[in-house]
Amino acid sequence: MKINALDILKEKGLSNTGPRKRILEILIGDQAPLSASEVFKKLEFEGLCHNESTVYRNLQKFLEAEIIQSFTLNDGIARFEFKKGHHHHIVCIKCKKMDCLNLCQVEKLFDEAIKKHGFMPVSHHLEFYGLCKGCSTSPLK
Amino acid sequence: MKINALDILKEKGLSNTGPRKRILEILIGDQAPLSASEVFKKLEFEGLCHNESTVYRNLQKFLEAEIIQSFTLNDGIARFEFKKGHHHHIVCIKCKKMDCLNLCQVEKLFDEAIKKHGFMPVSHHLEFYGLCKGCSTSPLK
DNA sequence: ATTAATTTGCAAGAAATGTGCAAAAAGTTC
DNA sequence: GAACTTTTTGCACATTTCTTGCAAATTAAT
Repeated sequence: MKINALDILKEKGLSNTGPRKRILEILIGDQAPLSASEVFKKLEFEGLCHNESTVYRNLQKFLEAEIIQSFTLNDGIARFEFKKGHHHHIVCIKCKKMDCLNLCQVEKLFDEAIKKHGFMPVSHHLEFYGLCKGCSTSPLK
Repeated sequence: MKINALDILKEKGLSNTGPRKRILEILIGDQAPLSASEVFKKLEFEGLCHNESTVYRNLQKFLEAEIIQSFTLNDGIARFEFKKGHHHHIVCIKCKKMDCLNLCQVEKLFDEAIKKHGFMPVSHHLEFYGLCKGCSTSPLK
């Protein structure tokens, strides 16, 4: 059962427009989270969208519909990704590529410490910054 | 041995100016990380600084000198804090207050998974979002 | 096919952050 | 400590990311 953008739009009561459908397809298809401007560049290249605000507005809609999720990296730029199970990211500080880590025991690990603060966790957010295989083995600085 | 802003500036070869010294004192004194604009408001109130760019420039200098560290929350705004030992943060999604968690076994936890990706971790970054004691027990929505 | 609701494109507006430049302050030298 | 050099501040303005108002275009509903 492949994930289908049109089905999701219908299910969430969102109308099917060229830009909107393609934005969702891109997020469904991409393994790594994308920034709004990365999404826009793809659409623009395909001649499907002429405006960044269309992308921002659709990403906002998708967030509200809980189809996608977003988070902000330390560069201050938000990244968006299709909502898969809970996971974290590894970010290459050299080539900037991101990948997903599909496991998490973080909350469990910090449970006691958090309780000590009287804090009730709702969500959490973890990224690793470092070097990917390609970058760490590359002979070039 | 109390931490002294002047000593740190001298040690790092940074000249001692009114705004600079006070920015560092504020970061040394504050338990929670602050945004540039929060730092600026304090300085402005004290009549010690008339300009946000002075704050940004000093924070940048402190980062380069590795006196402080910064990270960006999911609101897209960078936070700055005096460099203490490695730790993580809990952020109240209601009152926005932050606190520190002074322990971390995260890298160890993900070690295998990271190795599987051929990824060499350099740093990582974790925040918990949720409700602080005050906010979770408050009867008011 | 016509009408009603939504979305797009464009322009303009925020907010956080960065920069060029002259005036002011700090550090240095004698 | 006066004169000189270097650095920093203040100000204005630039940049980037993201948001919003509004008319024209597109989609959905009848």
